[in-house]
Amino acid sequence: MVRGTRNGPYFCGIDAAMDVISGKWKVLILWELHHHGVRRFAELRRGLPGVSEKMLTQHVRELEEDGLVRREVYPEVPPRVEYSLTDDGTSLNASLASLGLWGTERIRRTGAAKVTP
Amino acid sequence: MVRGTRNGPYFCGIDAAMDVISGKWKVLILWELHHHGVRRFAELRRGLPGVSEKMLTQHVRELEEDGLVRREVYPEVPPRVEYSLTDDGTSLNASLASLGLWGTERIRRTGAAKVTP
DNA sequence: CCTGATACTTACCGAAAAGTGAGTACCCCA
DNA sequence: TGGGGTACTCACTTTTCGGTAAGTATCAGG
Repeated sequence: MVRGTRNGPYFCGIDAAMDVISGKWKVLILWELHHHGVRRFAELRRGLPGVSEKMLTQHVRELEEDGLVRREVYPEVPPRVEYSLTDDGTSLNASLASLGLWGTERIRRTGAAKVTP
Repeated sequence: MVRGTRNGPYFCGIDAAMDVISGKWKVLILWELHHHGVRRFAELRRGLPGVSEKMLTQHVRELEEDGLVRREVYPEVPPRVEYSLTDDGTSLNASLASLGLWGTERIRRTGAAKVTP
């Protein structure tokens, strides 16, 4: 059985939410946009140490397809593209907040290290 | 760069939480245990249509390693193994609740189908 | 006595996800 | 005139994930 499920069918709400945020960098992209409001491609890249350009474009495009991220292209030279959260993205992020708190607590308890920026 | 990160380093709390729940069936296992309290291996299996025995053991063991699931083996024949949530698992599940609501709302909005049980 | 249930393990395979490195077209600054 | 920044795409390789099928030991029921 294959359920490489972008857009259902789902077992439940969590399943659907996980579908949309699964990808190594997606929640981090959401987080970054939440904290900065608007970010350009290269800013996002610098904010996520280790991400490749390929993965960043790919993930950001999927988030756009899923209606969580807004992508605005300015026809300038050199090119300028700005990313920000849509209302859906914002509410997703809010729903991720408690998960974030749980994770922070866990890092504290287990003494796991943080990535050095 | 490789960050196939089970147990850090993490960028932030969400990163840490995602680490622990990434795996095709993990949140579903948590969900199932949350709703039934205690489940045996075969019950869990029947509750997750499509999961293979291999993946179920693997995921359940990782959840145990991560301290989210309790595994009790009764030295009987035929074997009996009971799974339940630990306190950590319970609080994780609580933190997943708002994400679940968001997902349910999304299913409603997008008209995505549910898996037929 | 054969089947099915119990809870797994092991080996193998294909698919999907992620990483690498190059190329693109134009501009600004030294 | 050469280097760096802008936002990518494309081809290719590697790594990881998940699925399939078989095997294991024991017992209960028909």
